[in-house]
Amino acid sequence: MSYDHRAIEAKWQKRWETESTFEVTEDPTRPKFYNVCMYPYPSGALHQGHIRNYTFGDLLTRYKTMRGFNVLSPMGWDSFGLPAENAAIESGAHPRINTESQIVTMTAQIKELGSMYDWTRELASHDPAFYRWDQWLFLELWDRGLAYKAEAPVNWCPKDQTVLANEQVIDGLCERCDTPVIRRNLAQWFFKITDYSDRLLADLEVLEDWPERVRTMQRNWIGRSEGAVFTIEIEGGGSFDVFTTRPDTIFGMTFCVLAPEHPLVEWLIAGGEHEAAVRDYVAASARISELERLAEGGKTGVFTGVYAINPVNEARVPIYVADYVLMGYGTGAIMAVPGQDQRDWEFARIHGLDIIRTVDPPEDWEGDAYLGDGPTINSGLLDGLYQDDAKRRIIEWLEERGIGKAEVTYRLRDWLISRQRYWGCPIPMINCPNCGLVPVPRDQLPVLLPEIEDYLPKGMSPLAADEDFVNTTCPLCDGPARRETDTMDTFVDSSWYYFRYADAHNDEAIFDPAKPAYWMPLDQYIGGIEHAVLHLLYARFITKFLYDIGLSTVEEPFTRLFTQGMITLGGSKMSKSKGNVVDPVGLFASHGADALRLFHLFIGPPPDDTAWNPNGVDGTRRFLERVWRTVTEDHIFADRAESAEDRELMGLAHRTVRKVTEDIDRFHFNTAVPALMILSNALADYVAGSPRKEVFDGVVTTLLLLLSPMTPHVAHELWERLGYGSMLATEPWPDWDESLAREETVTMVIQVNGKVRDRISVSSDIEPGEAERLALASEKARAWFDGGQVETVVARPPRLVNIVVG
RNA sequence: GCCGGAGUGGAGAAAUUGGCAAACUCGAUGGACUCAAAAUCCAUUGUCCGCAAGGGCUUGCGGGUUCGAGUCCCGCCUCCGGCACCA
Repeated sequence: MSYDHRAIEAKWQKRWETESTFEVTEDPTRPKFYNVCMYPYPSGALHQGHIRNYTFGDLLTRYKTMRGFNVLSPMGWDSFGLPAENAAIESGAHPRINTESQIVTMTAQIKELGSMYDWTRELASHDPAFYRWDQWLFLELWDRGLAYKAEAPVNWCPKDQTVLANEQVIDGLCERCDTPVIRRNLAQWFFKITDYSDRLLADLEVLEDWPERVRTMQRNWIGRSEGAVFTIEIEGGGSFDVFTTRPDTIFGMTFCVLAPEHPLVEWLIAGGEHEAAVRDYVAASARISELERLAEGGKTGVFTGVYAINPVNEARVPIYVADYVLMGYGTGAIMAVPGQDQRDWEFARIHGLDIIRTVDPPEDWEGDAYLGDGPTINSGLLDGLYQDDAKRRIIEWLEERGIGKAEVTYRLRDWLISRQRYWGCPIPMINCPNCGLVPVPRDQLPVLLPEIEDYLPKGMSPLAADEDFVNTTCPLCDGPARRETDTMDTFVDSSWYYFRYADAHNDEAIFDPAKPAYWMPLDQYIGGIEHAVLHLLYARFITKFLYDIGLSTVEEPFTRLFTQGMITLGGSKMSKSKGNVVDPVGLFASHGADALRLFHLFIGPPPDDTAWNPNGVDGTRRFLERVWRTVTEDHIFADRAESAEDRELMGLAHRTVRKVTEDIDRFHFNTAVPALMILSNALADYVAGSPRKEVFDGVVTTLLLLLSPMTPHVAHELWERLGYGSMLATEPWPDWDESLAREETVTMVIQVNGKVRDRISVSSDIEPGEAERLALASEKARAWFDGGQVETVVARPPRLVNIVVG
């Protein structure tokens, strides 16, 4: 091999570090560019996904720096969370010891990649200096009623004896042990993200530089539905509210359904003849998993023995309890309209209930419930109206009588942030037998996570067993009290860490608002698609909250989001369990960081999944070898006047600058790399002929400038060897000259009836008339239209002329 | 079921606006150099017919618009991802 990648990579990494090339401060005189790769969980080893992520991020950091931006690119660690605890349970080592040694290992690996960060801003979420401000943020939310504790049905794994986050439930099974998850009512902590539903939805429209599919996923997740709520009276007294998106079908209500967890159920059945049966059903539905519920197929449910009165026509309809109605959505109760709702139709069929159509289906309609539009029937005042008018009319009717009103409902639930786990940020609250829930005073933060011996999950937080931690005094009455023992979801940490980078060492405040006022919002955020909803939605929510309390000047944190594709091998995502992992660290040793980086840029479109090619890094290394040889070998330069060949190579260099610049700006790295290969190959051909020194020098400097964000070590080393004293990383990005980028001659295609029949070389500024004349004069083309009548000639100089023959 | 995204050589892919389909890289085959190998370099490499010159066909399938369609329109098929009893 012609260059020693180990030596030059170590040399330049050290230079960038000792010269603080990528350390920045606020500088109002320059345009800023805030560039963040999602901070990693410190698993202990970089995988190809990290490499891809940081290669893209570093490319932008270096490119934008050369473009004159004040670029902030920080790095940190998402170092709390279940994986650390699981690893600790397996290895016996304390999560903190494990985590911190893995941070050391991964930091070294990231530096080996040559990816440059402002390490002075490094943070780690398990550091008390960081999570102290998680606790502070929690208290800010508490003060405004946006953090609360409530009993709620949660995902419970009976084997692991712990609650699971939604994202830890895969197809109804626990992600760790594949046990079907059941729902249990437990007192849990929530952040009231639902107060922000409308803003989170509306502002998606502003995020034009986000991938459309992420915006769509968030839209679906928030799940806005327009409809109405109205009150239904119970025969014999009492009432309940229902939400519907189809108030126009109210005359078709033939029964009502309450969710099994609905608070009214107990009261309704008390002392009645169906009491035992309903109670059994409610108990059974709490016991079985979501998976079993759906697997049962038919819709189950029981009659309560009680009737409700349809407010529009006084019809007496039975009230059922059924688990196809969910307590967590709408009001937990529905009017059932089997004629226009397929789920209600199925339930009505199984339980022998009436079906009344209130929308006239088309004549050829053969299905069950008819969900489409049509004239309303069997509906008194609504008869003949189509859906939109009928909705409007009935909502007016309900409002006039004070029975109901138009209502918007969201699918989004409040964010459950408490975890019965050890390795997380303690929730800063105290339970006092006299005063109730009392926040820990801010001057007593942080509530430190104690170092304990036994952190195995037992159904309650391991912290609960630590008497020294639990027992405290009430800040209000000084009486004995007990601390909250739950810890926070790690998504709390990641919802604001990018603010902290702006003022990472502040121990007086979460941050000085003036600093993020300069840096925020992120100009670029790069990470995996798996965070499309959770992290990115929580971060948007917390940013809006910080805006509301005056700490943020922006309502949206991430101006431009990029989600990278996965690397696959053998048709599936690289993972240890599939045994198809290609360790990137080994490639640092064998091929070098530059060759690996270049391969990740080259392999395919950055947003798409792409297959790993075992020989691919050989290819990018070979390319760098050729560049190295072309630049470093001695050439015999000719002393002669400028020729067309010189102009052609210089023109190609200008076109390459244009192409690479445009491609980087639109994230098409996979097409920028071939442009550099073409330029480099042309340069190699050029020096094999009769090169002029000025042309060679000009093209080589252009090539190295363009390569420097992609393969920084090789580019810097060659730059230095050519005798340039400056630091390449801070050289200005090259410009191109449109007039020099023009090709002098181009190949013009001559078609006859759309088929290519000849190609001729013409001047690139050829006139349409001249192009047409040359085309008609072409011998080869003539052979195809001689004897026919030329109807039209379509001239698109200088690329193409199409002769249309009858 | 609903909502996204995608289907182009042996593989990864390219083709900013409708204008030479397959750039670039990998792999494969043949050759040069070498005692030999590695490395490097050169050539060929969508497919069919043909000795060749040359020609036909070709971007998942079927239609359409257009002088001209991988690209636009209509209908379908397949794959991937997300959501899924959300009233």
